[in-house]
Amino acid sequence: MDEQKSDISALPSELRIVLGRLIRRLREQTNTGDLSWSQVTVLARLERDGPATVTTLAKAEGMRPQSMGANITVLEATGLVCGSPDPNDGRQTILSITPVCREWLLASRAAREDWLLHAIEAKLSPQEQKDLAGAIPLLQRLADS
Amino acid sequence: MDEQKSDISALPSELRIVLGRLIRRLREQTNTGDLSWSQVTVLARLERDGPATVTTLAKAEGMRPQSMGANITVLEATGLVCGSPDPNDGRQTILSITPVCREWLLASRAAREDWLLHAIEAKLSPQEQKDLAGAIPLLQRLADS
DNA sequence: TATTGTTATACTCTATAACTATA
DNA sequence: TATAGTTATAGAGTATAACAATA
Repeated sequence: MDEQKSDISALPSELRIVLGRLIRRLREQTNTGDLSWSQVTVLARLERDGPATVTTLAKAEGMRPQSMGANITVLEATGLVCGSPDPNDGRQTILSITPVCREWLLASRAAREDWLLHAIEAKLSPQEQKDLAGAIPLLQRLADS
Repeated sequence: MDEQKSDISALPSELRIVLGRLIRRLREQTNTGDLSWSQVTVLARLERDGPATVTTLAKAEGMRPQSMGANITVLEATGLVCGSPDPNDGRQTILSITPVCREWLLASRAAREDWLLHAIEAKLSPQEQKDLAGAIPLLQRLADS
């Protein structure tokens, strides 16, 4: 087996199709709360990588600073993110997640409220979970290219 | 190595982040033409699975028939998709890609105009391409759950 | 002058609801 | 009555452009 040398021509189509489905599914599932999928993603990044500015976040997510700014505004209004001025550069605002947010993230994970986490556990074997984790860097490289 | 038993808690965040980036990248790259990403995806599916109705396509993509209908309208106007009435059921319209479209798909692939195809070839080793292909069914199962 | 961030506006994609036509 | 498809409207997400404040 494994004699297929390059189905590569089919790969983009398959990937596009499954990404589309997955995206709609994620949007559908995340929107039940008061936060959008993008906003949840920003929180995850802030938790993982620590405080950052709007521009830095926008670059990291591959979107325009204005778009990121809109998301941040919502998160600040909800009290999940707070910004403090950079003492060295008055133009910049350092954004970080609030203790309330950190607590909320932990609690919702413990309660298995995260649809995606739940799906990964329920539908994928431990080995498949590992395979999926291994594919993430590949997707990252595609997104960066 | 491989002693990590369950980074699963980090997996959803990582996946969300990379999907977000990849989606924006894809949208950015596909929009240069006259077709949107969703529309390209529908063409790929019609090419792969053959003719289908709006409702079938909508279910397959995980979106509402109305949303799919809007996409189909554009594709019909562009002459890439044509619909013929089902002889057995006058309510249904069987959609299929036109010869022009099939030619166009082949030509653009031959010309390596597909950004995603190009990225996969340029940024991933043959083994990594295989790994990515192996991860697609896993993503499909997540999207279906 | 260059950069951070904001505001205003428009476009794309999808969803909900109401309607027509066929089974 | 149920199903296939259309039309109209609304909402979320992001992009572009123009602006204010700071470096």
